[in-house]
Amino acid sequence: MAKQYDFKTIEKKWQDLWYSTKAFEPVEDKSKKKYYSLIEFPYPSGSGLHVGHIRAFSSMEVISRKKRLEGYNVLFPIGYDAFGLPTENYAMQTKRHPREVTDENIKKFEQQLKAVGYSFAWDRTVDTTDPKFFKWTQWIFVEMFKRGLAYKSRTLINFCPQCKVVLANEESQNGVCDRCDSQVIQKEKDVWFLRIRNYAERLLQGLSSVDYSERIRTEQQNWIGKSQGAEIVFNIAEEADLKKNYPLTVFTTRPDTIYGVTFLVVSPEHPMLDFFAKGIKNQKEVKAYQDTAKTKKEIDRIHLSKDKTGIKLSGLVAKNPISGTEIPVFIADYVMMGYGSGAIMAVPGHDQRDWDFAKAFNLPIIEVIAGGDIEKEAFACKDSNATLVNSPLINGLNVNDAVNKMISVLEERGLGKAKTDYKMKDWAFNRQRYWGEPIPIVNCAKCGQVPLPLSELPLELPVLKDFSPTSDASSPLSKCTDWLKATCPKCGGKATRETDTMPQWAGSSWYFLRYMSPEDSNYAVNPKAYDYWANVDWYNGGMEHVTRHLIYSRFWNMFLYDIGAVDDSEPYKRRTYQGLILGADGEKMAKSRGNTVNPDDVIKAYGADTLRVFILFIGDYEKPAPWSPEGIKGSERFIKRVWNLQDMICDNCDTSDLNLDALIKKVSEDYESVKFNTAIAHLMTAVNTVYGRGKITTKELNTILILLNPIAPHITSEIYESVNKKDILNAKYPSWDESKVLSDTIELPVQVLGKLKGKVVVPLNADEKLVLEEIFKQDILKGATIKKAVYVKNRIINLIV
RNA sequence: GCGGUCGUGGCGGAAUGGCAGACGCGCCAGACUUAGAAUCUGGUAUCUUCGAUGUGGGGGUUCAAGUCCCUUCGACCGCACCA
Repeated sequence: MAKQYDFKTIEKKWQDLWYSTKAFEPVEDKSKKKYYSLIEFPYPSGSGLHVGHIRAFSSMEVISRKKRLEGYNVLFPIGYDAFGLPTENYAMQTKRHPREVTDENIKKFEQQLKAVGYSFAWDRTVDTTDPKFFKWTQWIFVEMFKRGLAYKSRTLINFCPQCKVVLANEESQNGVCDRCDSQVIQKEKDVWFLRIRNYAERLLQGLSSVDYSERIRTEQQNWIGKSQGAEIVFNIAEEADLKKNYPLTVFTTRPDTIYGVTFLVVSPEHPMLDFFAKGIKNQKEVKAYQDTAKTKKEIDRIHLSKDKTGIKLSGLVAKNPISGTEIPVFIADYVMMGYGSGAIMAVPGHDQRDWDFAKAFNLPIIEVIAGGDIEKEAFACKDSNATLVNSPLINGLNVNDAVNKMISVLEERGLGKAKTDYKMKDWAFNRQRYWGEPIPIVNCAKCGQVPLPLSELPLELPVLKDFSPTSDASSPLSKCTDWLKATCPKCGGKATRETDTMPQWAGSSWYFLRYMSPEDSNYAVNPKAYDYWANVDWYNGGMEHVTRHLIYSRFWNMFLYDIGAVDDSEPYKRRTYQGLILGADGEKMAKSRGNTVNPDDVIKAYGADTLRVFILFIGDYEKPAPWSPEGIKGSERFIKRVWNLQDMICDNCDTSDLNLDALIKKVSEDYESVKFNTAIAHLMTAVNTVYGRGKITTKELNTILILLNPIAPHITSEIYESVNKKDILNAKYPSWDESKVLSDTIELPVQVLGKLKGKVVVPLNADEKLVLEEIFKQDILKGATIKKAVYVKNRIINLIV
């Protein structure tokens, strides 16, 4: 009789053994197949791990342990994305250094993660705030700079006048400061950008060569936002002096509607306004409008109102390049400088925004596509079969043909060309904060912006007593006058350092490469190590990172590919995601709601194995699921039942009620397709079956233990050891015989006119004749005659009578 | 507005177009207990039985629809005056 199930002792025993013997530290070995499974490394916050992390990490944990049992050499690394605002803010409040706080948090995370029994490669732990790591983050930035992919540009940043602090976008939702709720204002500043737009097409094309969940793929596509259309040049001139003219380029996806253009609109920030500074008669009005637009920006533009505002530029006149009609020019804030060319040709008949504007300003509306009622609303016809009207060159053509014809006309006459644009903006690569990687550039009076050579990297953060943000929206690093002074690497003259730091997304854009050779001091990623480990076979993470981190890291990897640092342009072969764990009340877990669940408490009460089973059993892995304090009891009972199996061993018992081949197949396929809840359900059914008979063979027991081991490693290790006197880590993952998955006899459902009327027992693969004989024997038809029978072998038979 | 996901018992959720509700929670009954906890066994969609009805509503395709198509209502997520 085995002892009482004592999870505390058992879990401690195995964790101590695993971590002291370095059981999960992989070594490059060309004779073994490798497998690289990756989780999104956590941000080591002061509040520690929460159950959401457990769900996020457990999928790859299961896959990693399974792959090891299958004989793979598995790299399943862990690290910390440790630069960031919460740590910095907490450090400021408590008057400590972020370094100290970070180290403390990391320690806590490590201890918590080990208490769950995760099989991470601890020796390879990376920390983005470690100079040995960010040396290479800085190096990548420098390489990008050298190739013109990093540039400085004047832009608007979010600034809270109350806190006197520059805010990240995520801190200023809806134009309100996260901390003090006051209105955020926009300040102009020169900051760094990365030219991710240069990679837009490749980021889009690359999606077809990787295995990402459909939802991830479409979200990335939308984020990149490719749209095809044309650039058309409209000539604008001063009424008073027609020779003073400006070729205004507009971007449109609908060049076919050009005859419907009744006015032009440019963004309030458009450079043509400076060009015509003198020619615009109502300059004062225009200036005032520009000023309001600036303050309005984030706040009002978010709530897109139907009330269009704008100003007609008097003194200017434009011409439709195709029809020759004269049309007025407006500025309006519904046109964004950041997309297309910052100017549009307005077609009020067929674009609702233009229609609204035309109505507000009493402008003509021309129908050029038949079929709508443009008196009531714009007819935004997307049906490519609709017909063009009132358009001399393209009358009668359908939309598709009209688009093509118009583009060729424009190209012939040199008035425009086909053009593809992307919604994705360049990546604002800057923070005016202390706790981030310093940007490794110096400004030299003679040479301009000069990057630091590798020999001067890492450029470490100065030790600052006061690293609070400055009130003038510049980085706290600018207060450190000693640190600012530098010598220009090019000419040896005096220079000053850049003071902005990198955003939080920097380190996470390439950390997965560093795991391959975390200690290497000559390479960001050692080519030999890369050769063996690349690429990431399976990456799991949150949906919230799909449009930022996942795009950014693909971009960095593509860049590293371009400079020959890595051999593949796509870093992740497969990507899946997990749903959120909600509070028991069905709301998002938040300290302020008091509905958070700490994994430590769960482990104390139920043990790590029960927690691991429950977090994967709780529901569809991809969907959000509320934590259930009652539900975990089911997982606890299951684990206890597994424990009791070791007292039921009997090697000569009847096992016909449990098909091991079917069990292995179902569980294994479910693991591989992220269906952990049903995998556990199959194992529960199997355990219930043997429990019912009170007997289990050693083979059955070992199979169940190995299948369950990736999910509940401690208890399965313990039982396996006591039964087999061996460590389950050296066991072989079972395979199944496809021919034995279906049993010899089938209980076949019999339908009459699509309704279930009975069942017959027939041998596997029985033919229709045999099935019908069996049906007559049982008199399921009650004398009716069969007109037609639809028989699906081993599935069902449906009789039409 | 655009794009996406999804509506199934009291609850979490299962169902390659082929027996709807696997598995679990909860609940009910019984067993073991002085009693409770734990454990074990059985039951648990709806309707008054017979056998009929059931996967948000309406229509369609099919021998067969939770699953496919159209339409409608609702929820959630992402993006958003994106030209």
